Amino acid sequence: MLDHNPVTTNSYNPANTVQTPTKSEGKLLVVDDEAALRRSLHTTLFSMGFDIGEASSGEEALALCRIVKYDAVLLDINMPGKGGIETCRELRRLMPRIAILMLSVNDDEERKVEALEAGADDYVTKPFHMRELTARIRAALRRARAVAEQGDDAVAIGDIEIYPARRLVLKAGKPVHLTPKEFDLLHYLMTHAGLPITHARLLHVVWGVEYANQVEYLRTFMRQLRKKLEENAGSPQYLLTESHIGYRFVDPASAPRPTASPSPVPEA
Amino acid sequence: MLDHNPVTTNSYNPANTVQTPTKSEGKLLVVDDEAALRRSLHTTLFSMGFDIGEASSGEEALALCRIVKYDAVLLDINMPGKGGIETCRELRRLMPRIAILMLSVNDDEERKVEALEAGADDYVTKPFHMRELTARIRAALRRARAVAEQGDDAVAIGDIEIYPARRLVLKAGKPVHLTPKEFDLLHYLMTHAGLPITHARLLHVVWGVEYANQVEYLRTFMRQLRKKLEENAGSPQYLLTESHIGYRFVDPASAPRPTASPSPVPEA
DNA sequence: GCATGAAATCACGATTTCCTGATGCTTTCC
DNA sequence: GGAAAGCATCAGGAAATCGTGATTTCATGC
Repeated sequence: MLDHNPVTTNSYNPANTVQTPTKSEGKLLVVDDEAALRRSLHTTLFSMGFDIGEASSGEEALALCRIVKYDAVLLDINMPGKGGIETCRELRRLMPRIAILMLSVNDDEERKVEALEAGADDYVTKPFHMRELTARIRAALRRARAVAEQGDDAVAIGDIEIYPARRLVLKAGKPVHLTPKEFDLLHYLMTHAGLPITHARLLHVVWGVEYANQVEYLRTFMRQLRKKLEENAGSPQYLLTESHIGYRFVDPASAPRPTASPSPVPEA
Repeated sequence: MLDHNPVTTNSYNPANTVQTPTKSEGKLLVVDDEAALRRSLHTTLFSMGFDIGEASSGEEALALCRIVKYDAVLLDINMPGKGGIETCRELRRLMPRIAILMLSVNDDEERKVEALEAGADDYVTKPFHMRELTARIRAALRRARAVAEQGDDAVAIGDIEIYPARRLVLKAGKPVHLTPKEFDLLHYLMTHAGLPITHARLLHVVWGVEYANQVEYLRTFMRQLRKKLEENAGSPQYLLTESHIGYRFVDPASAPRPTASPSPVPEA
């Protein structure tokens, strides 16, 4: 967004702001004893497409995290009661995968290290710019997801499921046999669903650096994948080609079809 | 606590031009050999919430900039001694991040290009409207900050959104298909919204250095972009052409069309 | 050696993207 | 008023990329 306002209690330029489309960017829990700051972060981050929860203390945060599955936690480092560091430590033990970002005032270098040791993923110094914060949040979420992928988490998009650990792929619930290269290709595309992946990158990932311009391999293998996974290989729903760029795996449900999706609208 | 920020991008306040001086919009240096114009700019911009410094020559400006950390410099292009262009060049070398706006008289088309190539972010033609000037200043400041925070993130202006990572562009919420060159062109223009970009720069960025004078490519592609993104390609709202210079992507909400605007100002 | 499945090639028509050149409008300058 | 320069518009063709089907190479286990 073009809006670089620092966090303030007021919101930002309405004219320039467009609500991120339908799907949430992720579930965030804002933990701070100061209600004003919580509120402010809440509205701003919400308007940027995150789902937001609030907690006013470490204890409350931990309790909430046992119930709701958050993707990331913004944790004030300096709170009465169970402090940020200790909360962070316990949270990390509780939820090994969650992204934790600590918030603190500027001149507190030592606790920064402490926080990171306690399992925080990143550290943001107040005062901060909204843009920086969201960038950090996104980066942390991305990393968390990358970890999840690298582990062998299953991904399911539309009626296609992939189970990396077992090298298993299901289409409409029924297993589909894929050769190793086919599998790697699909896996990479699905774990980066929605993003266009360049030819070079796919070749690099699946075949190795030295194959970076064997685009014809991709053609052959994409064709195979489409035959095996698409209803109609001629007009693919999942495995789209990005002309002159590469390929992209999309979720036909969330993909912006030309027709309409609920509410991508500027907010007031 | 959240508001130690040196500068705030102004929140949305179209009508209200006067602001309480508590929080500065940014520190500006006005450089012109004409004292009357300096004075006039000083009072007007100050009343709009900017902190103002003055210099009467290029040499003085450079000296001042070594001491005070300005956010932007308004630089008269035509000054005795070290001229505006040369001052701009040195200033840019000295302070790579600062926003530089050149002031020039109308009939000096060539030097505008020269100025932009020398590192200016924008130029304003005397006599100018105050509203236009502040809009330009804000655009340049916004852009400078965006660079500082180095976001490769989504940008939304008016009802056009661009998501670089996904190579996705939405117009009024609906996806628009762009070819690679079209996309790159739009992306550069939008990430420099409000600022004029020279033909040479656009060609350089999208096609490569060796294409720096194929202005006709730009015509073709700007046309395509307008067809795809403007309500009425004949009288574009976003993708404006800067005759003799290049193109500029503007936010129709924040940039009044040149046609009519209130408050004419100093100097004739 | 042979059958098998995977991977790598090749060729060609179809499609998409990109470039080119012609034409006419507008502004500017003589 | 007329020439010149800059720009928008349009159509069409060159060039790059894609999908497709068929073929060849390679490794493996029988």
